[in-house]
Amino acid sequence: MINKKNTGGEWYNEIIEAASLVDKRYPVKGMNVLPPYGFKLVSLVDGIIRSEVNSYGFQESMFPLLISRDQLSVEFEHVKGFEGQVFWVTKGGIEPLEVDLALRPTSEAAMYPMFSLWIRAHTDLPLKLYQIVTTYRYETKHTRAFIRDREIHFFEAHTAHVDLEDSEKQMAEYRQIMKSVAQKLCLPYVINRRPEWDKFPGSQYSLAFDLILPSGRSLQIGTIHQYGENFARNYEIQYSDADGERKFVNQTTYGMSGRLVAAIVFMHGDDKGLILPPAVAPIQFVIVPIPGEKKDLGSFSAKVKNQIESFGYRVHLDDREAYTPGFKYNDWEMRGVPFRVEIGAREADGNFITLVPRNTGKRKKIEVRDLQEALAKAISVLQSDLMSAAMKMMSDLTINVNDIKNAKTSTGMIRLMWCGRKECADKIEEETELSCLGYPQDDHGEGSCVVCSLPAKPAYFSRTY
RNA sequence: GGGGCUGUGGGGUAGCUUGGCAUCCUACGGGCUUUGGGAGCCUGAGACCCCGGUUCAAAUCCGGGCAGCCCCA
Repeated sequence: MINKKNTGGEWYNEIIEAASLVDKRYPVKGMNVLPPYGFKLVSLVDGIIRSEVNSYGFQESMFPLLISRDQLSVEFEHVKGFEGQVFWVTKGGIEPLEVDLALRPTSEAAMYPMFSLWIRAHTDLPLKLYQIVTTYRYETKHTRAFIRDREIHFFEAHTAHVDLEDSEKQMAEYRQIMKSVAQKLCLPYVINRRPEWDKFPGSQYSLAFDLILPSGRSLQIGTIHQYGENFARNYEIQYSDADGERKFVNQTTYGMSGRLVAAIVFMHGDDKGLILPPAVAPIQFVIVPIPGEKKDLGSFSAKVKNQIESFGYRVHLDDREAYTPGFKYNDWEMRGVPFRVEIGAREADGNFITLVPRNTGKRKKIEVRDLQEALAKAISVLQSDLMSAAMKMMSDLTINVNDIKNAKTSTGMIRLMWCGRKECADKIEEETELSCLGYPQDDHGEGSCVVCSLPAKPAYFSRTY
């Protein structure tokens, strides 16, 4: 296994395949296979997202993959923003199609013609829908599993509101949802308002949830967008208000992708492999029997397994006979299973188990009668350990800089004063080789621009994925 | 957008310069034996990315394609 610290990118490429999260040997660029273990992880992440948005009144739906050229021919900056990376279906069998069909790069063009049919009056609002689907982008840059795919596992929420005020409330609600989701994944983040030139095509403004990885690069794990009436005017989504007047709806969206998985891998992993947060670990407890001398551990192992299962946890008994316990330890550590349960003659005789958390590796004796309480506690401790380690890493990698020259030699998320003008950001990007992430929303400092000395606010710059 | 590197059993590799029976490790199947931190012995199966060219002969040289990786903007 490659050392993580020195070779961040290489370590990532190896570990996601070694741990069976993904199989990159599929012969189409940017499209990967999710084997069962990786699929389970992705599904559990989806499950967390689902239960969060459902609790805020969102409804799941499903729109078609293909979008007709007509739907995409709307003269609109949104469409132009994607035209370079759309996959097209141009033939049916051997015959060319009369109207080419696009694989959705995102679903506005698929959904909004339907919104205009569904939304008639203010009583239909707010409309809060989401879907979890694959989207397709013809990436010309280098693809990277979970980070830049051509087939993207994508969560997208779309809302429509009576006015801007209500859609702004939605933006605040998104922030609450992100907070809960990230908490379960043990991921800290900052909220940056993307600069004008980097906002989502067609939006009024975009807020991004960025985290900073151990390698010092930032990774965007989610984005929310305020559309205002921009899309409603192009897709003619109108409603009658209480006075019978026709008005355009205001809209917002929220997007998250497989990048959440990449963030989990990068933030929590170590030289031994993955460390998965209990909330999304496909296996939360793995039982490794230690055979020793002619002692039958089968019934005790099964008893413990059933008990852990009865508490509602995902547990696996590794009774493969061809492998030694030591091999199994390493194997499951690499796959990121948060807890190992060792069961040998001593445990069976004494009616206890030995519990080993993946992050510390420290063995702990637990009496079977205390199991439920002890496991619940262990999970919550591991969860908060992961979160605080990640938060510490992020704060260590957030660096204040007063002079561009210092930004150049620092690794991490660079915080500096920026006036907001593109020419100054360009200058900073050029000299430091960093990208502008925008203004952090929860940072209200003031100062003068590091380039032009005009009044400025703190902004983040970093290398990005 | 520009430049570079690479493709050999499932994974990692040697061989390529100088064309001639394809190397080793690991994983995998069967058998015996072992098991508290990656066990051992025996045995079996498994590969030159694709298409074309040069040649008596191509993993090796040439052209194109596909795929992966890295750097710069």
